[in-house]
Amino acid sequence: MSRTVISNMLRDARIRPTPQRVAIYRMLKGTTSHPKAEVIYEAVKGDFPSLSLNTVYDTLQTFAESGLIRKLAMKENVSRYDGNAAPHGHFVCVRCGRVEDLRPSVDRELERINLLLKDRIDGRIIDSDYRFYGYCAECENETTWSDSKEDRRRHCSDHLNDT
Amino acid sequence: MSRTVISNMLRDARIRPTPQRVAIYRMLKGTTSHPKAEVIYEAVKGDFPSLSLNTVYDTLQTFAESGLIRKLAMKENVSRYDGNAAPHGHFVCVRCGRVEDLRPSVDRELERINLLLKDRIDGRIIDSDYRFYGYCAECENETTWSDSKEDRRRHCSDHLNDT
DNA sequence: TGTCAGATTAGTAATTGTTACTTCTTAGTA
DNA sequence: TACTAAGAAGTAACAATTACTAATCTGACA
Repeated sequence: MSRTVISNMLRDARIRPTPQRVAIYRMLKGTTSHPKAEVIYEAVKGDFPSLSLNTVYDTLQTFAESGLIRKLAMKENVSRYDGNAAPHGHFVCVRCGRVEDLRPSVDRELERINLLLKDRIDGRIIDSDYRFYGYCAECENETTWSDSKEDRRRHCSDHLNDT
Repeated sequence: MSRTVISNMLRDARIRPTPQRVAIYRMLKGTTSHPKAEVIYEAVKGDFPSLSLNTVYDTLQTFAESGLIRKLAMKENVSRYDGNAAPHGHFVCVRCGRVEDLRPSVDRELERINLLLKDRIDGRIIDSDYRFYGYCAECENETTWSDSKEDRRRHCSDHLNDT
């Protein structure tokens, strides 16, 4: 996604497209790994050495409030962020912590259900989050499981090097 | 739920039923407000002055790992706990923060969907969480909205005095 | 019953993600 | 070019949670 396109998107959302903001948005749009703030910070810092973690938090909150991105609540109490703002479900591996998107067909199914259930729930719904927890294919196939948290993370590092 | 029944449940789960643990479990079973650790601590402390917040955290983790209770990830990065361990959906008010259970009929619907989708998701699923965000009936009806976080909390205090 | 080993608790301190505040910089406008 | 306000960076504060340690309790067994 080009910087000019992003700039215009931000402007449309009445957010001033500063270089930092564009870079952060671009990074999020370019990954499906649902990174946390720290990871976004490290990634963007590469092109942008003066960046402050503070600015990352601020920017993410601004984006999330405008509905440009999605903030994901995790059980470890560390927020992760999703450049895909459309409501969609997630699979969370309880072993290595990776967060995966579901297949589009499943998302469509969930969206359909969402519409059906909407008026059977008290209160006005503005968003939803379908979450599945379990063991990802890789962790499931692993025969020798270590107890160490570090090892678990390393194990899925190919896909998770930015969590 | 009586203390002896709880003791037996804990024993079944191979958790030693200490007075603290029984009290914490009992408190959680007796509310539908999905309290956070601090609130559980304050509540149980009444009957149990020597209780440490530490013990509450430890106990909650033990329970959650055994599947006796459910830990709910919240966007504010403060965990809340649910004495109802069966998979079920939640409605979260984005204004006052209250967490409500859905109607049983909706839960049954979600459970049905869960079964249908299970083999269309990569990885072995062991749990799920359906979450709806929006404005609860009370917040929706409120005509004069304050910007203060404190006021928002006060507003729903009848139902939320333990969050 | 007394003793011992291991689990559990409470207290203190440390950690860590996140937010608050303050100052400096930048961009847009008159 | 000067003015004004938004945004960024740096430092410090905060709050939920965890780690560590010493004291206490429990249950098994001699």
